[in-house]
Amino acid sequence: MLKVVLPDGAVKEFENRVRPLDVAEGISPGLARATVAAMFSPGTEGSWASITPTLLGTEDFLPESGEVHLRLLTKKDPESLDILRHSAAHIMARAVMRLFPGVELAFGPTVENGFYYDFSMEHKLCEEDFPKIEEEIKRLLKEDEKFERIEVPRNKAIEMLQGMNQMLKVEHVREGLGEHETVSFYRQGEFLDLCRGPHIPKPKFIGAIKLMSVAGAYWKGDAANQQLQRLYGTAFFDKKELEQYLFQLEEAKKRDHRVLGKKHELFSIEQKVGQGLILWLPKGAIVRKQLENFIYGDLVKRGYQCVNTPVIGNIELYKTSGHYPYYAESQFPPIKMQDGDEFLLRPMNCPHHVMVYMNKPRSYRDLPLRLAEFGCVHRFEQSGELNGMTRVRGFTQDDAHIFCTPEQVEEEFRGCIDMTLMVLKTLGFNDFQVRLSFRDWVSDKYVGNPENWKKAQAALEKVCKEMDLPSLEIVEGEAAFYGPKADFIVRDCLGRKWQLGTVQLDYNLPSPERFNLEYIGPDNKPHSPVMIHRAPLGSFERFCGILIEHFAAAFPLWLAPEQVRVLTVSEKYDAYAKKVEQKFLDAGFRASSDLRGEKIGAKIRDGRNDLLPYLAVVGAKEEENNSVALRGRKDGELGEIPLDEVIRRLEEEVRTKKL
RNA sequence: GCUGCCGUAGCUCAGUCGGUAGAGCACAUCCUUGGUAAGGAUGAGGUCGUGGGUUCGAUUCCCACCAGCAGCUCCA
Repeated sequence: MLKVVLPDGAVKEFENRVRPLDVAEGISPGLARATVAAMFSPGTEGSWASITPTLLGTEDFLPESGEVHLRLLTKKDPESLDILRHSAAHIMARAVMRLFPGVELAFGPTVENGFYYDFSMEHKLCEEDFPKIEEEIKRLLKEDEKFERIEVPRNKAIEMLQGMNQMLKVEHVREGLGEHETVSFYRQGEFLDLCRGPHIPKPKFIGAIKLMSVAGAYWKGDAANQQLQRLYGTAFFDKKELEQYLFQLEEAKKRDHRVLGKKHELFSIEQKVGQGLILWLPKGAIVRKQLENFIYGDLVKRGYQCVNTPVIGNIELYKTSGHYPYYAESQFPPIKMQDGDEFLLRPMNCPHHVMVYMNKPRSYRDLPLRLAEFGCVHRFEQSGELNGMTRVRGFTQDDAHIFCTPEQVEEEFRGCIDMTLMVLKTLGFNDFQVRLSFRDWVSDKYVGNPENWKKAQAALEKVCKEMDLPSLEIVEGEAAFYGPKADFIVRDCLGRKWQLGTVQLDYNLPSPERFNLEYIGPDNKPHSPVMIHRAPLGSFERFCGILIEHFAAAFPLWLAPEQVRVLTVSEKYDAYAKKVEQKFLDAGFRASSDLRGEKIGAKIRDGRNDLLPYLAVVGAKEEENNSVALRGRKDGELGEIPLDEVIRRLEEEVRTKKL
């Protein structure tokens, strides 16, 4: 008697011998043949382990007794694709081992859009090796040898790995799998690797494997360990899917803010100025200015007070805050004066704002005190970390620090989250992710009393859940040493995650060990305030970088560097064009006119390439009617419209920040 | 910082098996006065990332450095 657990959880029993195909067709006729039906048993070691907890081919017979869990290996199922890719990783590793002697295997898992395998080997892999490796992969796919699972006791596994000279894996079994009695291997032909599985039954299900890139990676992710060679690849059920993926990748690269920033003259980075230092070109500066105005307007409504503080400070300030010398490596070195004083280019604004708080005695009646500043900071990031506008060495945070009583924390936190959400929503970011970073209770790196931490984390979690944040994730052990935080994370055109907005609670800086902040409570006694660091955008640099990719540089009207351009049909209408341009300027728009001796077609082409939200064509008709022939970036020709009406329409579009 | 790749005009790129370089776009001047995605002509523009080495001669070969890209590590 065989018990089969179907993908939906239902259980079927079979007396006679069946194949996955028979079972699959029973639950979803036709599907099985079109895709692939297969079996494996997740997490049912023991009874199932004695059989073969691996995927079975459609034509294999299932065991006659016991319990099996059925799953369909289908194109649409992300887990299926994962299994496929993990098998592809084995095949790639096998190809590499065939081509280069003395390869030691490390790990070879799947990643978001593919897989990788880490190797320790003499030969330095480079892209020139790819064709050779891919050829070998093709051969292996053709040979179509079965994946087999082998389970052995731990000691035996170590012996086997030593025999194969796979010392990294020996170390892993010894140190990483100490609690396992038995470990599993997967064999495919001569290739045998320690692996948890599962794998596809046979390589024939893989339609396409492509090597993507090679890079260095540290053994077990620790920079203190030896560096391995990591070969990235991807695999799909069929070739078409691969081609589509590669096409999408190419399309995505066209949105890259470094490409568009150059093309549309938004920003530049000059070697002569320095790595990671952004020059905002006139057009980029306009986008930034609009964001500043937008944020500033909201700050006022939310009861913030703006301050201005210098970009350097006496090193004593940072010794008190604890930032120096603890973070000396990621700071620009101190500036030493002749009289012995030392100054630090500030890596964050908080100490300065703390000093503003300390400017005079504070009462509970002053709280919450919300101090805001677009504060310019500098951090000496490792050269390999720098990335266009998204990782830089000098940047301006849309920063603020809220000083409040412990009772006010929840409400203030809610306000910060609300502001960040408003900003993201206004700009059309819908697929961001919110990460709540909490402490773990084992580590001793955290400051502040555990009671406060517990209360703070509970408050944060409560607010986030009440506000129904999208893809809320709670990560323990990711908190800053001084308090828990909530980060807003958005992906760039290549799918990399970037932290934008952040809200962080801080029990450290106000503490007696640091600045010893106080306010006089209603009980006429001093109390310690809580500090909240928050920046809805994060920094203007990173945010604009992501924003450029988000809009592919085609900014909505309110942000567009150039909002409307007047195009003349011929030189005869230059005077009228200038008049129209002036009308737009008077109405507060960023307008210009194209009076070149080009044909109207060419001017329109240029205007479109420059991503102008609106083009206003003028000729005889328009001059006579005091109108323009309007053309929208999205809608194309909008026909002849009276000038006043156009201005009204655009004003409305700016006012509502229409996307 | 680490591994690999890479660096030619403002931009995108070609090229030189070692004899100091070329296209398109952009730019300038002139002709054209054109109604919704490129009218034409002429011209200007480069110490071929920087510094060494090999060589009669290096943009080309070698080394180092600097910068950029992908990944790793890091991000208070």
